[in-house]
Amino acid sequence: MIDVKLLRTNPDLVRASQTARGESVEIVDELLAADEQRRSSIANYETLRAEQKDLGRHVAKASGDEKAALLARTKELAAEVKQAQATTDEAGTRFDALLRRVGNLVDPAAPVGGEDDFAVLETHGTPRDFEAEGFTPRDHLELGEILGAIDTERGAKVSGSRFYYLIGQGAELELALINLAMSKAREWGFTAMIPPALVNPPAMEGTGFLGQAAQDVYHLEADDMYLVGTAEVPMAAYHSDEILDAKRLPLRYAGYSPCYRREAGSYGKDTRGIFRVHWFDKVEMFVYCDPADAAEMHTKLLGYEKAFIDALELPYRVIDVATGDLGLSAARKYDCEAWLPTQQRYREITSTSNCTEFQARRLGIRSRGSDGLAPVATLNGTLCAVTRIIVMLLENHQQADGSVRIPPALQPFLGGREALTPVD
RNA sequence: GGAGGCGUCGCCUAGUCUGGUCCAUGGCGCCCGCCUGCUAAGCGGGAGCGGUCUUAAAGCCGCACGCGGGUUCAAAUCCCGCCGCCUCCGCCA
Repeated sequence: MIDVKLLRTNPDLVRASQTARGESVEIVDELLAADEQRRSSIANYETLRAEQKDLGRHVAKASGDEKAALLARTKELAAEVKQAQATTDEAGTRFDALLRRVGNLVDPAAPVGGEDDFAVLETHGTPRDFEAEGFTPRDHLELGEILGAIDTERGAKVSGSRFYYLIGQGAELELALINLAMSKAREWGFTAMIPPALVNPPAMEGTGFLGQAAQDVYHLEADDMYLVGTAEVPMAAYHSDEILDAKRLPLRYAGYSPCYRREAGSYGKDTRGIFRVHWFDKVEMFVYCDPADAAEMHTKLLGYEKAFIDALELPYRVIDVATGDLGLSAARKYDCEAWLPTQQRYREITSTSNCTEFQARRLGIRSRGSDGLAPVATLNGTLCAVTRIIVMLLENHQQADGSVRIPPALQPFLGGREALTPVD
C-alpha cells in the first residue's frame, strides 16, 4: 500500500505515479472521497461509543427507578452505535479495497513508458561468434536431449505442456547451480531459507500478486491455498504482522523453492524447451531494511546477481525496467538479460525489485525507529532461476560436438567435471 | 480424519462456572529515574495498536483478552463458526 498521509497531503504525486504506470487516475479522487467518509464515520462512532460506555458505568452502579430510566436511554443508544459501527466498517472496507488496488509509487528515476521503454544500463561480456568458430549453435532443447539432460516429451506426457524432467547431467546441473548460489549467498551474509511453496490468501494478497497478476497464479480451490510463483511470497510473509528490531536490520534471506506459474497470458510464446515453464526451482534473495537504505540495498542485490552471472561466464546486459512494466509492488526494477545465441537477443534471467514500504504496509511489517513504528522496506532479487540459467549455460557454452563447457566456478559442485558430454 | 484439552498486555499468570466497580490481577524479565564510590538489592516511574492535539512532552478518545459473527442496555465471561497449539487414536512419505 502507498502511504495514506502522502495520499492526503500530496495526491498529485500519486496521480503522477499512476499515470507513469499507465493506470487510472480517477481512483485517487475516489480514494480521497472514501477517506473523508471513513474519517467522519469514525469520529461519529467514537462519540457515540464514548457516551454509551459512560452510561454503562452508571447503569452498573444504579438501581431501581434510576436504573430503569438509564436502561431506556442506553437501549436507544445501542442501536445508534450499531448503525454507526456498520457504517464505519463499510467505509473502512471500501477505502482499504481501493487503496490496495493502487500500485507502489514509482521511483522518479525509473524510465517512463511501457514494456519496450526500458533503459539499458550496462552490458557485460561479448556474445560468441559461432560462425567464426565454424558451426551453427544448437538450441538448449536439442543440446539437452543430446546430453540426456532434459526430457520435455515425458514432461508433457505426465504433466502437460511446459513441464519437463531434468535427468542425469541435467538434474546434477540443477543441484550444482543451487549449491553454488546458496554458498555464494552464505558468503554474502544471507541466511539460507527453504520456505513453503503453498501459502494462504493473505500472504499472496499482501505480496501484491492477487491484483492484475492473479490470472498467473495457481489456486487450490478445495483448500483455498495458492502455489507461489516465487519464493518472494513466503519470504515476504515470513515476518508479516511482526515488529522487527531496528538494530538487527537489514535481515537478509536466500530462499530456495519451486515456483509455479500458469503463464496464462503467454500462449504460443516460448513454447519450445524449458525457457518458459509452469514450474521451476529458484534461489531468491529477500531483504528487509530501513527505507533510507533501500536504494543502496537494491544496487547491492543487483551486484550479487551480476556476480553470479559473471561466475557462470554468460554475456548479459542490465536494464532499468520502465514504469509501465513494474508490477504492483515495485518502485524500481532492474533485470539482467543474458544473450541467447539461437534467438540472437537478450532474454531475462534475473529481476530485482525495490518495493520500498509497499509490501511491508500490506503485510504489517514494521520496526521501531526514532519516531515510533514505521514500515520497513522490502527488496527481492533472483539469484538463480534454474531453468533459465540452464538454457543460457547450454547455449552459450556449447561446443561443436554437442558437449557443454562448465565454467570453473561451477566445477567444484559437479565433482570437478569440466564439461557435460553427450550420452549414447 | 476421530476424541478431548487449551489460547488473557515480552514470558508466566488471576479472572470465565454465577455477564456490569475488568478502563484486566499478580510475578518475572526489560527500559528510565533516585539512591549506595561499580554491580546487585531497595524505592519511584514506564512499556500494546490506532487516532487527535502540540514545536515537543503531557493530555484526550477509540480499539485490543487467538480471529470473525451473534445474544444483551452491557461480553475476557454466554452462543455459533473459524484458526492455531497440545494429548490420545487412525492413516501416511
